[in-house]
Amino acid sequence: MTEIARETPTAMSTDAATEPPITARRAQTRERLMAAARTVFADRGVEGASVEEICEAAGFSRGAFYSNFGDRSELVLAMIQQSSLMQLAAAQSAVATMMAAGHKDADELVSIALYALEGLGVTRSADETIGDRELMLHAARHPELHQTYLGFVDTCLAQVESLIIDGLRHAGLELTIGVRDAVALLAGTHQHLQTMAMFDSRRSDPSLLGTLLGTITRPHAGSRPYGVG
Amino acid sequence: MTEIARETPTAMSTDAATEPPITARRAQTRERLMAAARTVFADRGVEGASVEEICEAAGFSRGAFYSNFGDRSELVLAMIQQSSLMQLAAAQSAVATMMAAGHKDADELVSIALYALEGLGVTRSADETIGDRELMLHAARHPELHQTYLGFVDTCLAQVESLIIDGLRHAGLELTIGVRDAVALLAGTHQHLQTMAMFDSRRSDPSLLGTLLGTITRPHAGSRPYGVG
DNA sequence: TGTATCGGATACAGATCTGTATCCAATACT
DNA sequence: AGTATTGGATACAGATCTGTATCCGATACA
Repeated sequence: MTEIARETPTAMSTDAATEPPITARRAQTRERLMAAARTVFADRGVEGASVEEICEAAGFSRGAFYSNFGDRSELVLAMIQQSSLMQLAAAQSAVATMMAAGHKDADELVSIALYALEGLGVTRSADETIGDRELMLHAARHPELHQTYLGFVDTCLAQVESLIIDGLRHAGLELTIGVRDAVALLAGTHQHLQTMAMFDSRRSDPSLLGTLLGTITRPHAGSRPYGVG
Repeated sequence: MTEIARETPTAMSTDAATEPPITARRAQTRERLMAAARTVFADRGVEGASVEEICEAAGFSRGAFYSNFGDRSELVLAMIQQSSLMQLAAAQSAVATMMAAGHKDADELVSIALYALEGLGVTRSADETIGDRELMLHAARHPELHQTYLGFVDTCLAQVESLIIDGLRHAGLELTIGVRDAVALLAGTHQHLQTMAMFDSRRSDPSLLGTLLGTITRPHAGSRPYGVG
């Protein structure tokens, strides 16, 4: 009796579901679910958030969720991959803007660094920072996600690196340490600032990035430093 | 029928349970439960770990758990408070050892910094780091824990600060930036190194701390630097 | 305009999980 | 030795949560 109904609807989609045809509407639903998940994860933690909560926040039913993602871990994976693309795009547009404007002084350098660092799992508001870190920690707990997450990190670090190089040249400065080390120090410093900000925004002073940049740079020999060249 | 049994056992303990008398045995049980929780949290996340799992890992039943903690959040609170004490003790003993041995060169400085930084939610193995960060993030998600966690952080930062001050004097060096900034940079750098280590230990090079120290210190004017004074 | 397909909603079964209410054994006190 | 008390184990009821199987409305194609 029940077998009669099992004719085509799911059977067909199962055939195609190996590589689901993501139409525009489907993509939009996925988008909304992922956006809602970020919020809910920040509130409840990745493992503490129920699929129900995520769907409710997105204005969908669980049916919609399971029609778009196999399970929670598939959602998380998609979110990490999405992060990589999003942050990359954000960083690139930020650079483009700053480069085009031809900023050159130290304060702008800090801004550049800040923009560049946005991608490193540490972003704007405290809630977003928490959400990002939930994702990071979830990835850390699951070895199968290590490579994917490192790919994301590398994307961001490379972005920071090229930003620093270009930014310093524009500012007429050069590094006194290796660029890789510089990137790591900037990333760590930003991470620490964001950590503090999660608990008390007043305890996070971005000028620390300026202090750091001051200690690891010097006027570029022969180029056009502030008033020397 | 069932009411007959409800005579005294819990009734008495309820009276006293307002301020439970923590005997030695009780303390040991709490200890084991907290230790087990650290492991389980690292695996499953604070919200993802069931009380059952924690108890099983500790070799107890859920009855033992609820006899010692009101609920999961009470356990987490106790763990954070415990962290503060543990890390403080660890750092102090580390300092005592190093100071007593009279270490003075740059490499030892790095070691000092490392020891001092152990407390900042970023510790030895990758699993412990993950567990510590789970705790941190849980605290970040719960405003009622913010002050408690900041107390822990301040304890650690103050510890690092005095270690740095003493360590540098012993090494005949002085800071080129404020000590608070120096502490923040060291903390952030360590945090970044531990982040990398969570995903791939080969990508975490502690010598970065030495590089950082090198850029923010110089031989102490007039004191006894390496070969100058 | 009619039909096929797709996207999301609903219903349901099984599996956990939490917190409480009892219960029993070992320790401590006398 | 005998009793009081404490610490931990067991049993249970209610509440979720997950994943699947089915169903329905809307869009697209003809």
